Amino acid sequence: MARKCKEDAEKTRQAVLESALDVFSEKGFAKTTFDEIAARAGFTKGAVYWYFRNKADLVAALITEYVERKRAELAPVVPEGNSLDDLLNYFVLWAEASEKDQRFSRFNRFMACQMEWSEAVIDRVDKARALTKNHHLEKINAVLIESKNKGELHEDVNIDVMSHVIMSTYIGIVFSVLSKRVNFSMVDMVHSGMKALLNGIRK
Amino acid sequence: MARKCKEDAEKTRQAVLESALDVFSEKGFAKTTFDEIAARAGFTKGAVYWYFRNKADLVAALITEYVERKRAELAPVVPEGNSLDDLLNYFVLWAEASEKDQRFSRFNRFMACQMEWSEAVIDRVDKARALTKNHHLEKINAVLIESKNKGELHEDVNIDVMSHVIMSTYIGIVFSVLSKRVNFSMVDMVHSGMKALLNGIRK
DNA sequence: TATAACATACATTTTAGTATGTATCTATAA
DNA sequence: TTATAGATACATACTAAAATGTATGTTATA
Repeated sequence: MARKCKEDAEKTRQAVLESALDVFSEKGFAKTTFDEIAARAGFTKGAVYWYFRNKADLVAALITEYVERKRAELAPVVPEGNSLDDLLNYFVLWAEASEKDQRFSRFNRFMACQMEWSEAVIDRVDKARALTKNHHLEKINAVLIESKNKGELHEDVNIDVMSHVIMSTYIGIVFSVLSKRVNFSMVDMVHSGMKALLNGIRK
Repeated sequence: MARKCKEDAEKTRQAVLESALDVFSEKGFAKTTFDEIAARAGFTKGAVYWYFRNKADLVAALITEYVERKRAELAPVVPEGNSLDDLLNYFVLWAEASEKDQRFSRFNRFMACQMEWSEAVIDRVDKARALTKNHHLEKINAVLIESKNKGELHEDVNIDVMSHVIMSTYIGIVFSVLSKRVNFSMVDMVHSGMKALLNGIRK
């Protein structure tokens, strides 16, 4: 209706984003409509379109905000070292975050199994998404390189392949747990899986 | 237009299924329409509705046909034993199948990242999907139990958790490769990943 | 006074689903 | 053996809902 001061406007944007995540995680990307996002936040479609061009834009914003926020939150706790044990702790921390923070868990579930990665969406979303993915991958890479230099790894381990294998294992576990194919906790799964995987490449 | 003999009718059904997989894997589940599936197969929407009630029904049929066909195809080659090495070979075989058979690869890609697992879809699809998933899981379980009995496993390995971890690793690798987040071959990834994982739980 | 921050109304497209039409096959009976 | 009735395997036409995007209206703020 009327114009608000900048603080209130930012509140509106945040309310829309929260509402968007709720609807996305309940109905999936395709069946989510601007009308419902707006209604749940207490606005109309006009408000959503004022901030976001389309659904892909909303997803990109969600990724940026939620991942960045969580990264900032975890920054003081994340191990700085690059040993194999540090990597184990690193992923356990992210898994714990997903268990403690319901909103972050919803976000992960939506990303993992309630979204179609059509090319149109990928185009818009890829840059935002690269934030997380590359951050995890870079951590893995740093750890593997340091471990290799210290002579801790089996000689036949290809670092590039193994980096993606580790990343894939994490993605697969997140997917399995959040899609409710598995009843064990994410922390248990990540801890057991990563421990076994890292032991397997250790000398 | 007119009625065909039963053989031709079955050909129509197969043509519709193939066409459906093509459109699904190109456009994703949500953006696929009955009109386009029909048109690509050389029919009209009426033909598709004659065989399938809705899109979820089509997906269920795709799962049943494609997975069963591939299982039958692989049956003579799959290792019958239940050692850890047999399990490695088992998954490498399935990965090879995905590399060799483009249609099966499309099917996997569609399942992994071009579909939203909304509850409506899950309801219809779950029984069909259970075929694959449980088959892999049962194989894993059998192997882990036998290995444990032979005393080959670390004592702190929880068999149930580890079964799902192994399954998740496979799912994650398939997802990563088919969504083109990774450039390495699926066989390389599966081989390296499974080898490391299994070595990690070995005594 | 201009514009930011929305609400409202509308136009357009799209698609699922259904209802009906129709030609050919198959079964059955004379 | 043939005629015919019914069912099958689709095509065509239509309805009805839904959702995207836009255009325009409104009000308080800077």
